[in-house]
Amino acid sequence: MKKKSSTAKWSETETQAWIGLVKAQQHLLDKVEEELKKAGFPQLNWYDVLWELESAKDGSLRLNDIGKKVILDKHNVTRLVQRLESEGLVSRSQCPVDGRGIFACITDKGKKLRRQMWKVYEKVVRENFLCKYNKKELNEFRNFIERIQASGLSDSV
Amino acid sequence: MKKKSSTAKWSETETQAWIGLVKAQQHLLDKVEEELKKAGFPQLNWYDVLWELESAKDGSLRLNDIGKKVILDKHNVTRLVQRLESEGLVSRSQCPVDGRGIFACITDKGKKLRRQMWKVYEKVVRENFLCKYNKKELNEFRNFIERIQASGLSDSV
DNA sequence: CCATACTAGTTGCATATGCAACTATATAGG
DNA sequence: CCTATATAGTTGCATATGCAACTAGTATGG
Repeated sequence: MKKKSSTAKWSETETQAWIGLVKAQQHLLDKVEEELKKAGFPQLNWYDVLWELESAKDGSLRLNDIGKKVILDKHNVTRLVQRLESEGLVSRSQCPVDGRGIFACITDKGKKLRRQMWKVYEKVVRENFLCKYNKKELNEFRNFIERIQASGLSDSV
Repeated sequence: MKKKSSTAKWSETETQAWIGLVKAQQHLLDKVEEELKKAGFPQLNWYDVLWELESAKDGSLRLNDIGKKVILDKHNVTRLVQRLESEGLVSRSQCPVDGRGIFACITDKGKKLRRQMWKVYEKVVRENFLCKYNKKELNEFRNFIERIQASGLSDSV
């Protein structure tokens, strides 16, 4: 019955820091989505998967691992990869050592698309986020952020 | 044909600052969703709408304005508010001055639910985000963030 | 070697979302 | 006052997502 975890516990500053962070990022990502669509490209989560694949060894990952890197449940990974495959952006193959495992491997077409999408993505982030800060600040920023990740939160990355 | 907006343009620091920000927040929000579900509460976007309503004058907003505050297209606002209404969390009423307008007004039940959800929400954010920083840092952080909002991005807030 | 428990991935169903077409009101121009 | 155009909100349809049940392969323990 102690007055714990009640709304009053947070000062304005704290609350604002969090809400500001969420809103700012939502707006930014929203804008990225908008620009991608405008340019005729697919959604951000396609980009995320392609990016994870491209930066992985051999350009391939097991579906399960994709799900961990990107924030998606297995079900959605299965279907997202199906869609990517039907567009020729990735290819699927059995895992030789684990009969259950399926690898998704990014194709040249997939790499090309990712690169094109990145141009759009990068532009939005640069013009609305990066350009507001100098190197030193971005460094500080990154350090800030890393402290969050340092806790058990990032089971991946 | 100049080598502009190519991937190479960003240094590691810059890229990492952005990617870290996105991932950290995704993980955090994901965890909030998880905890809300575990506690038997509805999704975060219900919370967001309830929160906007409760902090608005008279606890009510026009659907259109909700859509601007929360990041949702009109279509979804209509239907989200319908769902909220069917749960008795908000009530709808015609706008007296604009025949097209519909107000959504948070009910006592809605306020109560929001408060309960906030406890869960707050806990996750406090334990995974706020507790990593001191007041001064949070202040800096907020200032950082505000620079993003300062640009045309926040048509609302 | 067989039974049990676990994990990877898939599929079906209910629900949520995005998009486009539609209704009704409001605003602007002749 | 009447037409043209824009805006608020709704609805229908296609698609995407979450959840639970299912299949197939793996690991453990007798």
